[in-house]
Amino acid sequence: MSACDTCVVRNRAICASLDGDELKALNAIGRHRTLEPGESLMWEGDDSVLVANVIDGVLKLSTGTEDGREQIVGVVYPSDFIGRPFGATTGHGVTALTDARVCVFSRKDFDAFAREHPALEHKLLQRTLAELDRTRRWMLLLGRKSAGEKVASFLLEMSERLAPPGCSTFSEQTLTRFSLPFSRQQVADVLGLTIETVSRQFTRLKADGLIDLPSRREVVILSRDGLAAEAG
Amino acid sequence: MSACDTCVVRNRAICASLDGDELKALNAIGRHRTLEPGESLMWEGDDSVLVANVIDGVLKLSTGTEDGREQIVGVVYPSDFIGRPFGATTGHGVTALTDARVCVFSRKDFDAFAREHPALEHKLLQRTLAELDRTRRWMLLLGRKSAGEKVASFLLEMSERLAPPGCSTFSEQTLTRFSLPFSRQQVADVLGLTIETVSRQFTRLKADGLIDLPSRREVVILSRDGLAAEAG
DNA sequence: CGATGGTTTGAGATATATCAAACCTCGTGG
DNA sequence: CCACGAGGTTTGATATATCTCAAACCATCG
Repeated sequence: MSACDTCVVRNRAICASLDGDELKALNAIGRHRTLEPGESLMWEGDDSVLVANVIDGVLKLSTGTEDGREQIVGVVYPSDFIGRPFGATTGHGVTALTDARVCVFSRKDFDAFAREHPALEHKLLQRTLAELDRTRRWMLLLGRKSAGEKVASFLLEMSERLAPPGCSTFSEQTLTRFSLPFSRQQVADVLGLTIETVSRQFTRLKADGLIDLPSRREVVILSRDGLAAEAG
Repeated sequence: MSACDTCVVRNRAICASLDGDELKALNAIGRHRTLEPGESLMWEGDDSVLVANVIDGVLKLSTGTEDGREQIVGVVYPSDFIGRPFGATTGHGVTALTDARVCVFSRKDFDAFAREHPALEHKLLQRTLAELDRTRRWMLLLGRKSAGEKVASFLLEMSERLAPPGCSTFSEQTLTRFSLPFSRQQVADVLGLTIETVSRQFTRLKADGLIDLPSRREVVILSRDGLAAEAG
């Protein structure tokens, strides 16, 4: 019995496109790895040697400038795919925000396997297209939204993305209370702001009664409509 | 003889993955369309009914907020792919910046065709992955760079992307003189700035001797190194 | 308890936006 | 041919959102 049989993301990750034998073959070229918060799986500019599936935890994808400015360009959750198949280098670092478990493959092995399994490539294509859509929507936020709009948008997105995988395909799950996997600085790096500006917006939204902040990482959404209005 | 046989982007677009018969089949479900500057092929939020290949010209992909702020989230050139296959809606509008020719397919027809031709899907996957990389790099610019850095980065990118397709696979072609397919307002919409700020940065770069501006749309790069330094 | 790292709050500086006017360029029609 | 108008662009003066620098604050952990 292969490790995949007990995998919790088995039916949501790109592996869902494979049957029993194929899964066994994929399992043979992959291995598990755990990461602690702050630990990196790859760095910006690295040769693309690894790809992976997220089993559990939240990881950030980030790039930076020479002089140390950082921008988080993506956030991945369980069942998401990591890394750059069919490419020479990695455009961004990948770092765990929480304790995380991933299923790692040599990029070359994965490439070869994928080329022989069109259904897998199709799943990967779907995922990549969806990620591109999401990324482009984020560009509107980065380029054109005010600090207040950015933070409100961010909290709404979090309440959706952190929701446990919906049983129903339709009803979009959203959370009213959740624990941020980001420090204030990391929120700033997602939104293209400074930590101070993020902090001020949090306290303003709290003062306005739209959210509550029981602890540093905890967020309670008191008025989803109000937040949506702030999100622009 | 199908129209594809004489297509100038035949060997660079995703069609390059197809043999003669396949190409004929694809040709049967596609049709040509020309667009004038400012004309749109699809709008943000539309049902995803079309996909297309760019044959000639430059088009922008853009989203906006309720209150009219706009962000250009991508720019496509000859041989690039347009639209959202395998998805219900279009996340952004597509509008011609120059006179343009595109090869249009019904999304459903294309989806069906693609699913039967893994090599085509593979090409599409490669393209989508590359576009995602590029988009993420742009996020660093939007979130963390100053106006001066943004404009310098933009001009360097233009000098690469507007270069005619390199004969050699290696030597990265770049142009020293080119004509921008963007108005000042559109440059602002790419960079997340106002038109006035863009204009001021152009004149500053000119005053600093890094570029020359023979006419409104024309740009000459006098010091690529200097620009690269400004780009951060 | 006191040290430490992250967070909040405050006061001031500054890059960019905003508002407004002048300036080109180019096509049109008198 | 020139005057005119219209769009786009540049330049100027001012406002303001966000950044920067600095201090106070607060949980957590030894």
